[in-house]
Amino acid sequence: MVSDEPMGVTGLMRERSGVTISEVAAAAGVSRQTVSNVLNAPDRVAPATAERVRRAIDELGYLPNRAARNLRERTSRCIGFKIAAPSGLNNLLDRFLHALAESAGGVGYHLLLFSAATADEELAAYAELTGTGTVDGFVLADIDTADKRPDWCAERGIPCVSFGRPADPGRCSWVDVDGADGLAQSVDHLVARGHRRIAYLGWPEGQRVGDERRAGWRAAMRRHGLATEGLSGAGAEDPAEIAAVARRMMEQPDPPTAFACGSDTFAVAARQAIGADSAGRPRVEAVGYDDSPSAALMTPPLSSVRQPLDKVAHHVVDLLVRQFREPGVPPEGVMLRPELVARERPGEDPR
Amino acid sequence: MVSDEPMGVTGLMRERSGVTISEVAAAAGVSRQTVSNVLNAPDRVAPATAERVRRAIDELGYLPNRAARNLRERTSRCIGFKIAAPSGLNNLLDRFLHALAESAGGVGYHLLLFSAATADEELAAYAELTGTGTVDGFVLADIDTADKRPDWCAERGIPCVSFGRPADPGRCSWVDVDGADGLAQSVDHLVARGHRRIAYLGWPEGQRVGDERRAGWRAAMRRHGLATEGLSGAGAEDPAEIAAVARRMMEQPDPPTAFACGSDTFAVAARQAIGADSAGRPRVEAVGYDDSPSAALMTPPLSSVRQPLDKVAHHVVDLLVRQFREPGVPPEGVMLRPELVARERPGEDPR
DNA sequence: CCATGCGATTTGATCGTTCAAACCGCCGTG
DNA sequence: CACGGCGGTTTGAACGATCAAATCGCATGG
Repeated sequence: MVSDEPMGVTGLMRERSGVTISEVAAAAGVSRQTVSNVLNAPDRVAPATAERVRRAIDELGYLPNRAARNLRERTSRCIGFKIAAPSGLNNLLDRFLHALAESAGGVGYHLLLFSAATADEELAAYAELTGTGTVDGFVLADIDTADKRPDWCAERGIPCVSFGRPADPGRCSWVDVDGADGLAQSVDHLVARGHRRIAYLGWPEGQRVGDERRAGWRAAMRRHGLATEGLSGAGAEDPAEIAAVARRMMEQPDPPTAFACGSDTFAVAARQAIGADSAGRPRVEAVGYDDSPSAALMTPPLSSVRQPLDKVAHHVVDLLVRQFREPGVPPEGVMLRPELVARERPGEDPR
Repeated sequence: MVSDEPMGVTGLMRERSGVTISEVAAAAGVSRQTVSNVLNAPDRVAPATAERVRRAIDELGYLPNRAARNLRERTSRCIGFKIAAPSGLNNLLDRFLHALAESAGGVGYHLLLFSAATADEELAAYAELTGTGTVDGFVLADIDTADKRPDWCAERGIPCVSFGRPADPGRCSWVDVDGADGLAQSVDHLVARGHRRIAYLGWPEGQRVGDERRAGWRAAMRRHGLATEGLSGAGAEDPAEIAAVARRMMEQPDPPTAFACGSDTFAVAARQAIGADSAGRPRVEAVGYDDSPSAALMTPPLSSVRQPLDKVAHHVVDLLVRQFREPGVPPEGVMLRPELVARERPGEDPR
């Protein structure tokens, strides 16, 4: 802030921060290629030379220029990810992004984030990012039944892996978390705590994710020899609706004593709709899904099914990198188990 | 040249997906440079020629190769961001990242995400990313008082903008949200609803963010001519502690009727600690901070101070790009106002 | 003794773009 | 008519790395 720059014609000075491979080579008294070999194919270089080169690299603080490498290798070492506008109670996106960045970094890749307002805009972005060589492939999230993206990528030979099964699991690699298993764990947990009348609360039928969780609940109930009639929540989109559904259920002759829910939002809504006894304890027990940060903070804390996002991310990156290495490998799918995080106090009475 | 071709295994076939500028030039019957000019300096090209070239570009689906451009221009058009492990109730990170990606995209940049386990590892990552030319600069978040990053970048001339004021605001550009203003709004809101005894609940003194919010509460109380003795919560780190603080306050002779809180987590904890009346309504009113997704879903919903993250992101990107364009511009700071999201039912009785 | 082979290193070409300078008509002016 | 100026366009040279092929030194074997 001392002086205003001379009005001379300095123009845009090119920053000369980068040390090039040739400078290292000169300093070590070898050729560019030898330096390159030290970094990329150490076995081709005599140990003594390699050591000398490494010293020069350290002294000069050489770091290979990414753009030059990318240009030559026709690769970007970047994975594209469209970040959606945040919605919902949970922080799955946070957790997933962090895990992805970590996994990607572990194998020498970075995550490139971009946004898109509409589905078409998103595809346009995919086209541009691959066309310009800005990314090598994509991670797809929030896959829904009629999602165009997996096919779109498959048709163009663009590497991609989706978190969540695509409509045609044979065309695009995917990693998913078994929602049926998650709800089975919820049911098992509630049964172990003495419940027999366990209802399911979730979205209306017709969407893969929700249907799977509902099916998981039903199968687990059957396995325990428990009845499900009148206990499969009609389905609702928002907390207000689900609250109404829960209240209606409680008016049955033999009402549920617990709710296995398709999401934390629903679990919270149900708890609040049914209310608490004089001691302030909820009149029904509920288990949520996705383990949102608020689940642990509630009173009493909410048990919830947690998705292993770090494992998901690991497999996603692995499957993607495999496609980078050998284009055209057949798609693969990986199904992972979620894990119930139980939060009830050990000796606490259910209900 | 008697080269016996290694028939058979071709090895890793380089994907020939990219159309080059020369191919476009050939198709349009001009030279490379003219095509380049059409894209980068249209005024240097005769209208008729430009049109012909544009047609060729469209027909061939030409997209300029990013690596080549980056190499030549010594730029990456990427902004680096270290994504931290998720923590806390709010989804600030989600919202911020989305806003950042959107703002960056608007000016031709992308967001490059990476992770780092420790502070040192983070600096090492910064060094590598700039040294290799992978990013042009950084956005810093979660700035704390003793943060080394702003100075570290400043010393090396690495462009960066921090969300949150750095220790020395003269060395590094920043964008921040006025927490004092936020708490003043909380107080104003509670006063308008009839409260006089309004307490502050927040972190222990000594951290900039928390101190600022506390100061904002105190100033606003004074402005309204209200007493603050015994109402400045001792400070706590977690919900359990804050609950204890809140309960102790309620045992005073003239207890608070409302809490202006430094975070949603504290507001929720305070509400629960104090409990509800027979109708299920909280005995005290509380206003939170950061407008976490769960705030709207609670019963009754929680009013909360919301940070204008889209504006923050916009300014962050703007300040950063300005540094890219002319290196060495003096640091600038931008302070933004948050906005209280009031959620009480209009005619509802306070307390 | 020369051909052969092999490990270690160097040289030349290339990736696709942009910058800087040269080039080429063409017009107006002295 | 020569010359300078000026849009419009082309040519040559980077940018910094890697790949492929050539080269060099040296040991080995017929």
